[in-house]
Amino acid sequence: MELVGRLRRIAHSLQFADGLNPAQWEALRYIARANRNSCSPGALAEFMGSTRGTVSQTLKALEAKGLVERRRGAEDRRAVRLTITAAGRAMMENDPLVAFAEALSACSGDLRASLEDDMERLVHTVQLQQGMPEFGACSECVHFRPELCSATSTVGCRCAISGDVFGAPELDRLCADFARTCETQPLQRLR
Amino acid sequence: MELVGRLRRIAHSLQFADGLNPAQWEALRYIARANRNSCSPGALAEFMGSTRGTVSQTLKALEAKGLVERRRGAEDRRAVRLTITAAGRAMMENDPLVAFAEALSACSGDLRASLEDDMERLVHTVQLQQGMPEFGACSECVHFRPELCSATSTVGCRCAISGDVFGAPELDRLCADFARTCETQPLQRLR
DNA sequence: ACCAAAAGGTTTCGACTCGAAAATAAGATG
DNA sequence: CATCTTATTTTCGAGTCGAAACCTTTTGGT
Repeated sequence: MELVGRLRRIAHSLQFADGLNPAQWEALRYIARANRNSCSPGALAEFMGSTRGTVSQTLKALEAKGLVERRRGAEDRRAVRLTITAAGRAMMENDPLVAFAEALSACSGDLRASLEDDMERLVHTVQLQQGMPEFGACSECVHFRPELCSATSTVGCRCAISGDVFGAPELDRLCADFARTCETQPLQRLR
Repeated sequence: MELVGRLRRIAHSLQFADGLNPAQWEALRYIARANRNSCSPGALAEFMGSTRGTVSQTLKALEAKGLVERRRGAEDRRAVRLTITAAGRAMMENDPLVAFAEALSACSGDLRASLEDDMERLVHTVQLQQGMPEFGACSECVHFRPELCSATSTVGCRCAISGDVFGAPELDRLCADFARTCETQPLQRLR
């Protein structure tokens, strides 16, 4: 499947846009998509299959450009909480990988409908096979316990691992504690 | 489509196997798949979206490992002809990207059948949109002129650009002069 | 023939990236 | 309080890549 190599290189070269590099674009995307428990340098390093040291430099660059903020955690002062700034969201408007989304939208309707799901399944299979972490959202997570929510609360649901309650906007975000329902789950919290 | 970024990074990290790097794996794959007119550093640079200088270093590394050979062309002594060695072919037996092929074969039959074609179409669309060269094989190439072959020859067919006759084993190989039938074709030979 | 320009490759150099290891700092444990 | 673990950053060195300069061969004009 040399096609994957080709796709990789195209995506790589596309991501040298607007003064950012591929690692910075990916970090920016992650920070925009992760829930509040997963917006940390450590989680990002795991997501990117990199090291904390490397990620630290990526974040330093993004912070210098004013695209993300690093704030020390209030409860645990070792932790760093990452947030994307308004400028960062503006930058994501011209994410160079939308070229792929546009190419996809130019395809026929049924292709567009299936290709994304199929590719996602493929990537997941490889990730599992390689022992990589998954990073999904609550709805498919084994730790997600809607029954632990108070019936009166219409907007929040509890995560069995972190104990946190996620509001509606965060239920769709990526979580570092994610474990797919039918898969082997990590022995303990990662973060 | 952050999925593409994810796929890119996985493919990237997988390709640090057996002492090679991603560029070296990709070059090796190309040299194994290109026809004799396209086995040159310049064509490889174009294929990889890189520069001749960078490719030269990649080739130096591959040659030092004994995986490819560089020979000066007999007719045009500026040219360099690249060939993969037996050791190179052996190395390709454990191409790290077969992880994707294996993941694909684990999928359901109809998915397996369609996904590869769909992805290929997606990549082609992006390549066109970005003005990247295509690199296909004779069967879909506008320069391919089976009618120019002598009727008695059962194995060779002529290319209208290079004037060369490709035998059966080379008809399926990648060509730097490729132009898809219905697309804008390059104004002149590239190589 | 001759000179200039172009084409194919290689080398050099500098910027940048990334990972390993050490350093810092804050919780957790006992 | 001593120690261990966790979270992050810094430092350092290896390696990659692109731009520019360079070499050689071919082509083209006169």
